[in-house]
Amino acid sequence: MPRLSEYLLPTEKQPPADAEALSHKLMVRAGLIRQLGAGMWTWLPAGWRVHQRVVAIIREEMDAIGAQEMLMPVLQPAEPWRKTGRIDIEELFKLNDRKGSELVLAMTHEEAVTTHVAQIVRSYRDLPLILYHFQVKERDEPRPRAGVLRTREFVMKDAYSFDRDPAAMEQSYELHVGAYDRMMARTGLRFYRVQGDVGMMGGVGAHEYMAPCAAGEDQIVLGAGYAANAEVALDDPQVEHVNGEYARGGERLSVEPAIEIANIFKLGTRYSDALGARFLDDAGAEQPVWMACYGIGPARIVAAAVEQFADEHGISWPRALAPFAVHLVALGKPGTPERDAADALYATLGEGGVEVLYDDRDLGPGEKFADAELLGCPLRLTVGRRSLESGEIEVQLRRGRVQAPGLPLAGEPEQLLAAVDELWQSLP
RNA sequence: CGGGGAGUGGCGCAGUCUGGUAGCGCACCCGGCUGGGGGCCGGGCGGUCGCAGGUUCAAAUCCUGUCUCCCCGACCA
Repeated sequence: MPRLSEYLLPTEKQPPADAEALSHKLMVRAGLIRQLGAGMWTWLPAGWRVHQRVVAIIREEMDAIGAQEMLMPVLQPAEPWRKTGRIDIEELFKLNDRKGSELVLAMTHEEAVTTHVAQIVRSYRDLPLILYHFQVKERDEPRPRAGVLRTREFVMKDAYSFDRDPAAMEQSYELHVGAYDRMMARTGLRFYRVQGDVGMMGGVGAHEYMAPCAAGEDQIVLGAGYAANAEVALDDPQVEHVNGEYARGGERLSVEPAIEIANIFKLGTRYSDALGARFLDDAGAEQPVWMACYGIGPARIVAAAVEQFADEHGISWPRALAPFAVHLVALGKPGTPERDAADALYATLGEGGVEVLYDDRDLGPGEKFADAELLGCPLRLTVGRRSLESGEIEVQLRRGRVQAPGLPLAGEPEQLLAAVDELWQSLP
């Protein structure tokens, strides 16, 4: 586990001059991300840890419903995109290689996965099938914005289900609704699952997962037992819409801005028809494969978490996403007894499997505390001269900046680790 | 694509109107002090002022072109 004196965490006192969105400002200030160009972002080590936390949650829930992870290329031949008609989408990056062959940079992977399934799947015995990968998506966005919220390149987990008929597709879809509900809950975010637009994917039904926050680009309409994308609510005959106000069955609905963090679609046979994905059913008749697709953007989940839980001092991660569980602050110069005590605690935590970031830099307490609160790890432990006097490690809970009872400095490692774990389990 | 704004050291800015050879805060390096909320003193390093061309004795500053970035809108799996 890293020592801050050796770790690349470039924190800034001031946000970038051109940043507007809270998550944009804080993620740059906290040293999580850096910009390379419009809509092009680098994840620095601490930021990437958060990103990979989200990835791990998604992977576990996908694997739990029997989905199989794989990897498909971003650089693709144009031909399948011509067959599905998506070659004309303006957001699609198109290029030629040195021989003049037409290529695209994939914005999603329906064309690729369906091409493979068309070749591989021959029989109803090969179905159902759920395939997924985490892969970069490329989109020539007209206007990238708000840091990592809307970029031209981003990692998406996209999954595709392949079934023998509409009823089986519905089953796969429901399986994903369950998995998505669970992964969203595990991130610790506030979220809603709403009826979605079908959009450029084409298809027969969709849901979106929306995380309410100020920087959101979408509007969601909410009431008791009702949640919908504002665009969809307009088409709902049960919803009245007057002067920007929404009502349903006499109940006034609230409207909140939100980020779309995931998106699932019933595709039907649109792609399998275009790319020839067919199989023989148990009666020997040729049938099209029924498809659905399931996308989720880890970067947006990270940004949404920043937006939802930040305060005036910085980020406050839900524990499921925090880059480190513990931010250990050592006060006092190297060679002092208090520093020795901090070093010992760092070793104990590390050996106990606690994910700890150790601030061993030669800086004043103010800067260390400020950086810790900016980065937002759920637990901050401080060891300084006072700890030696009181015999206690100082504990601050990042959420709410609450001072918790101190932990014994000289106790048995097992007891200390158990106490830290108990604290950890109690956090949001 | 329409509208608005901005490019000056790693970050945030002043200087541009009125041309005279680049400055401030932070950060960074060296030395010292300090050591529980971004502390202090002293000494330093670092910038072809986005790029190209033009005007001029002289251009960060004026002119022309161009690139890039941000915000609002349109768009958005």
